[in-house]
Amino acid sequence: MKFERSSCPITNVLDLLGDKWTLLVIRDLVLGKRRYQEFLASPEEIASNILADRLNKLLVAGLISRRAYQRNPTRYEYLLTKKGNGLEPILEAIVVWGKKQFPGTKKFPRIKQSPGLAVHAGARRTRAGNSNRRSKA
Amino acid sequence: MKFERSSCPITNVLDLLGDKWTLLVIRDLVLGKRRYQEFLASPEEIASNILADRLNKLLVAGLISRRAYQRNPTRYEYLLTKKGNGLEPILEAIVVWGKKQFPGTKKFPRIKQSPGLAVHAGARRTRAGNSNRRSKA
DNA sequence: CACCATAACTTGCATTTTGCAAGTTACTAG
DNA sequence: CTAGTAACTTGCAAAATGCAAGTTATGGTG
Repeated sequence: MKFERSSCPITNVLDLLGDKWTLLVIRDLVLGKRRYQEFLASPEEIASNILADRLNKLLVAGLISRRAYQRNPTRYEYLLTKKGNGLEPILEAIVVWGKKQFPGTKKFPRIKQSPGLAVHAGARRTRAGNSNRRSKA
Repeated sequence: MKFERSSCPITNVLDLLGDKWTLLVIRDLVLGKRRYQEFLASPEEIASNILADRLNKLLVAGLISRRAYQRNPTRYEYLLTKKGNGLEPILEAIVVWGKKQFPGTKKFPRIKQSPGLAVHAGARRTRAGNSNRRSKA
């Protein structure tokens, strides 16, 4: 067994999740988000290159899986694997401590699957007029 | 309530602990380490400037406290506050998941308080011959 | 058919954070 | 007077992050 920094389980978990973004992506997945734009839409405003990087690392680590939900062009959505789902107790412990230490914070609600995200039916697009580009409002 | 990134408790915890080192310092404290050199001696080999930075941030956040254990020159040791101790369930959850995902890792044992670390008695110094400087063994 | 919009990324820097090695301070022991 | 020790600090290089914009491959609208 060769480990990056030490044989401490905490250390090895930190080598995987020890930054300001990875666990937020996991949180979003637990909440029911699946798609790139949904992750980008979270209030913390992750940069798209960071998101791509983290999704990749999580894929490689086997915490999430990817599947095409559409062909031409192929579009992917992401789901937690069983392994990734095992992180929930950690998130729960963080929420418990976090809510106590940061009064006013509140666990985010699970996502209501939006009509546009139908899993099998033909997704009808609304002719919404807002651009891809984020405004620093 | 104004939060740095969002009102999510997880996000705010990550703003405090979301890096590769802070939780390791907490781990060391939970294990019974108190002094600068003890933290430096951990197998992950934290750099001394990073350690100083993290101890400061944890002090400011109220997760640890500092007290002089010697005068002339004044030397400090660090202890978890009640608030900091509340992190144990998070560490525990991480250890549980980590041990499962990284076979071969093992929770580190609590430190046996070394004779040189007497809390009240006059600490006698052994004339040890090893330098401060770390060798890349 | 010519545009515009959308989704999932990628690319090119600028800024920030880490990491490494060495230096500083203030003593005590010999 | 010299060496050693503990707790930091400093200077600079390297890596990670953040921002804005670009790319690819469609489908819808007029």
